[in-house]
Amino acid sequence: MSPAGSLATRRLESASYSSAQTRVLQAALSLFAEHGVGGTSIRMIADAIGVTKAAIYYQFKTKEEIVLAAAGLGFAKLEWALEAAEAEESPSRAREFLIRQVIEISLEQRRVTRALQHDPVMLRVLTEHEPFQQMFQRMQRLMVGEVLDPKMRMQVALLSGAIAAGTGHSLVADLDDETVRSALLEFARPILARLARKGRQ
Amino acid sequence: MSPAGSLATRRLESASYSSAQTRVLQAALSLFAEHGVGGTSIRMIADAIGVTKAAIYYQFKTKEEIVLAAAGLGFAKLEWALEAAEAEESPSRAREFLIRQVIEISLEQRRVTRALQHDPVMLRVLTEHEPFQQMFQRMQRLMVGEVLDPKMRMQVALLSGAIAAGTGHSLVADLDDETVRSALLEFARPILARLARKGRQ
DNA sequence: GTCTATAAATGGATAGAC
DNA sequence: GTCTATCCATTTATAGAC
Repeated sequence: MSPAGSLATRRLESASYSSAQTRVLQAALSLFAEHGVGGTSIRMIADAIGVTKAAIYYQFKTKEEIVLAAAGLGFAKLEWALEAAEAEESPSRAREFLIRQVIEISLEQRRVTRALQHDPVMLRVLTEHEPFQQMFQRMQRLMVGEVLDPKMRMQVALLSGAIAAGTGHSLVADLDDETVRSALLEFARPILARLARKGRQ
Repeated sequence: MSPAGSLATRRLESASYSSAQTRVLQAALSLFAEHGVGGTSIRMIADAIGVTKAAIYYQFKTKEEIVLAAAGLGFAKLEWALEAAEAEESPSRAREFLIRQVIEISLEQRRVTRALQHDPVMLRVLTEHEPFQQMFQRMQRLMVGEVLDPKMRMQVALLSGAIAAGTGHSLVADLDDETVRSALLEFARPILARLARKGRQ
């Protein structure tokens, strides 16, 4: 039986792949980062790892499944960080932990993060797939909670954009991780403090 | 003679298009924003304005030319703002003017800006085409000048990302322009001040 | 300026041999 | 698990009629 059958129902966090599948996903992530999801064909993935299209279709039933699984690989650490954050005792500590982890993960996979975050095809696939939607909602709830204050939401959006730009912008591509990390943490601190004050009201 | 012939040599700032060409570009920009450049075909553009593919090819020789011209439309205001900023008397005033204009332009075309900024195909085309490269270099020179201080470049990168997120993030999609504008200006102020201090050293 | 028709290439996807 | 061969839809792009 083909291994492709069981993929659709797997939970995001419990996904595990054979070495052949992992090779496909690694190549896919790299090509997605360079050409975008729409600009990457099965043929390109196959060529990158030295097999034929049919060999790819043995591992994954459709291209959409590859996109989904590649996103899962990219977001796996993020989900782990989210769960660890939710286990923290206070909302304030949870937010700080999550932000620190997001910065670390963004630094680890600068190139890939950038591609996954903004690609239109990737965004469409993510919004259509529940596990990802639930993850984003959990992150959002953890960060802004029930605080609907527009200014607070704006601050969190700015923080999110700053992390993406700080790790991905060409202007700072040559900076070492430590410089980027400390600048981002410094940037995040007052926003986290403001969120904490809001929460106590 | 086909109007497509003269397009390749046009300068970014002097580009002017017939009404038929403008219809194509407006439709293209909208579709690029929704499906990405790679996910938008000539056929989709043709359908959107109610003509056939061949009619599109009469206006533009290749798809790349459409991408390039659409980017030119999207960045035309930005280039105007850059030139006006360069005409300011002091670097400090120039930076402030440019940032204000960038915020206004991003607010005006929230959807389009987001697509043009992050699409991998668009990025590749932009980096391969000199006029755009020159524009980005001029913007960069105006913002960070010869200040190679990593921390300053980092601040400018954060500012750039924050503007993109502040106008495009789904978390703040419902906020009115004035709320977004004031939050972004407030965010930009200390960074501009720091750049001004650096410049005087 | 816009159409039909079509060429040539490439895309996703499947069947069946090994 | 991987291959060849193939199908069918869609793509970019061109030729030529109206």
